[in-house]
Amino acid sequence: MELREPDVQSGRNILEVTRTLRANLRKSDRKVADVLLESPQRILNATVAETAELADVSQPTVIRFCAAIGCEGFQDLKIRLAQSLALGTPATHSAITDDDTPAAVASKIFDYTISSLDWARHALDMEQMNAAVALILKATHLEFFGFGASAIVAQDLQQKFPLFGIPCNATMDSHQQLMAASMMKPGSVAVAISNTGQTLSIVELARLAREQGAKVISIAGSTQTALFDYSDVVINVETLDNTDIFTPTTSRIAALVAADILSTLVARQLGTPHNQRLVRMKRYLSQMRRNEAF
Amino acid sequence: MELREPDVQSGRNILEVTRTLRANLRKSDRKVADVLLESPQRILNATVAETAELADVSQPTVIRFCAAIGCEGFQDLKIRLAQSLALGTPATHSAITDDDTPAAVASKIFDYTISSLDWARHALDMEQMNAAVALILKATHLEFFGFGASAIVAQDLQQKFPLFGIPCNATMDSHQQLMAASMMKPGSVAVAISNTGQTLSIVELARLAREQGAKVISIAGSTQTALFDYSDVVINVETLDNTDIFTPTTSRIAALVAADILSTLVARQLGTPHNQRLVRMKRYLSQMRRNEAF
DNA sequence: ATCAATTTGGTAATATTGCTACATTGATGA
DNA sequence: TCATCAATGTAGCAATATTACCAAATTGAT
Repeated sequence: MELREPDVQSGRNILEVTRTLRANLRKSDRKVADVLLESPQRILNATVAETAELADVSQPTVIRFCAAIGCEGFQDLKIRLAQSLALGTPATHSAITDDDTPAAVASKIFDYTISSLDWARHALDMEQMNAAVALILKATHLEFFGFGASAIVAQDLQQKFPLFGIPCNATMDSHQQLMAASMMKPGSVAVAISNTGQTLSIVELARLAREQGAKVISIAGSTQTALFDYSDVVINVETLDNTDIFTPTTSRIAALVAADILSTLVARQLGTPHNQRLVRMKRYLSQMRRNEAF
Repeated sequence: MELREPDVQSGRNILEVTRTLRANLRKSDRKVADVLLESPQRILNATVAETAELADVSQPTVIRFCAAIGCEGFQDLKIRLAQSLALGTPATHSAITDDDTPAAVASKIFDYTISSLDWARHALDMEQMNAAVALILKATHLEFFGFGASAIVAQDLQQKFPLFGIPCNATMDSHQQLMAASMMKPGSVAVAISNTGQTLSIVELARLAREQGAKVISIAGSTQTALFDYSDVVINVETLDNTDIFTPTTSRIAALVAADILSTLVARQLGTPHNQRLVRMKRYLSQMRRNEAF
């Protein structure tokens, strides 16, 4: 699968790797590791000599450290470090503290969201995604289920899929959801969204839909969930979870991206005539935006 | 403002910068630029000599090229390039084509979303954000307005702010919105969300809210919008816009991140007692998830 | 406790790489 | 057509990274 190139996957995030290996490093190498973890940005603009001085070790030690954490040399380290930093300081480093300035908080939230998306990208299983597209293309009607943050994702999907001419629906009222699920039939497809995959009502809706002969696609944060048993396809949207109170809910954002991918793939399969309709629809919507009053 | 360090702001995304400047470059420099744009990954692992050979120019030309696009030297170029590549191939390079595999489509959508968030991060004006926090802290009641994709952002905010004990509301029905806006009064704060900032109904709601003496915070994709005239604070959530039909709507995702930042900053200001309540609330919600049936 | 054996870390030499000064060529305009 | 200036290459230099080698420290077995 193209998304899982070894070079991207293996040597991911020097800072994480360093943190992991730190304990088994030589004493002097550890000094270098500490400087790296402490002020990566500084190393990025430093030479071997400067780094050696910062860590209070000799220059060759710095080189040996590079080898120890699996880099080709100092240059290679810098390049990998640059890439790691671009994705934002990894989540473990970016806990929001009380004395962060508002700008720092903003920066950390962006970092966290971006790393989280990067994580989700690598965890995404394209086979399941393709299977979901296939199911949707054959569907006579779609139903989106989600609570809380996942309700937002359901609503987002509900805004997209009518554009493809596929009849669909998303209700937030749990009684109406229950009715909708029990009225499903072979040919219908239910999309159940739940980050935990444990939300009882959602599992119940999936079970019900399936009992009626409908297919179930679930979008969840893990494949090992209660929802799994009642799903034909599971789109896995893994995110970095963090128990910190201040941590934003990145799962909904990753799920929205998954929704983008799903809808884009469906749109492509529907081919050109449909896409032209889509263009017209987009144009119409933007006109409406300008003219519409009450 | 920490988020706008010149070195980060100015030389962002080498590939984009190179593409923009390409036309005004010296002939030989352009050769280097073309190699860079063509196979950036290759340059990343190359020396000056190798790059010179690839571009069929002399080594000093490569160095001069670095200076021409605003880099300190070749090393600096490589580091910036590494960062640019880590954020995914920039949007302009990642137009989704008909013969992309599904995996490639997924990859491009992730890339596009991540670059877009990175863009939004640098465009975010923290002074306005802080002003918004100040307004919200003094508010007696909040009202969130948004249509279409922005309705999702409104709903997201509506899920968060009650946790802070601030009475708030978000309706999607335009008549109820109209009523809500006209019932606002001094002390109320309206949050108007619109990517274009031109959506007539939203502008109208903002005007109305303000007429009643309420403060208006707008979340928009640009500061130069019709909404601006009726806003006390404008949170600018710029995204890379792209007219391609397949392009996902990243504006809503960026707006959600802005919402995360806003709510986190408010939570911090409210201080510890409130945060404890927040923890209790989170715990309660996750319990409900497990036990809740119909 | 003592002596190999092995690991670790520093010094100094070397190779590589990036950069600058200067010369040459090509282009532009009076 | 010549003078002037910009553009590009050649050659040498400076910096930077890397390797070879040796000394010190650590470990383990007798």
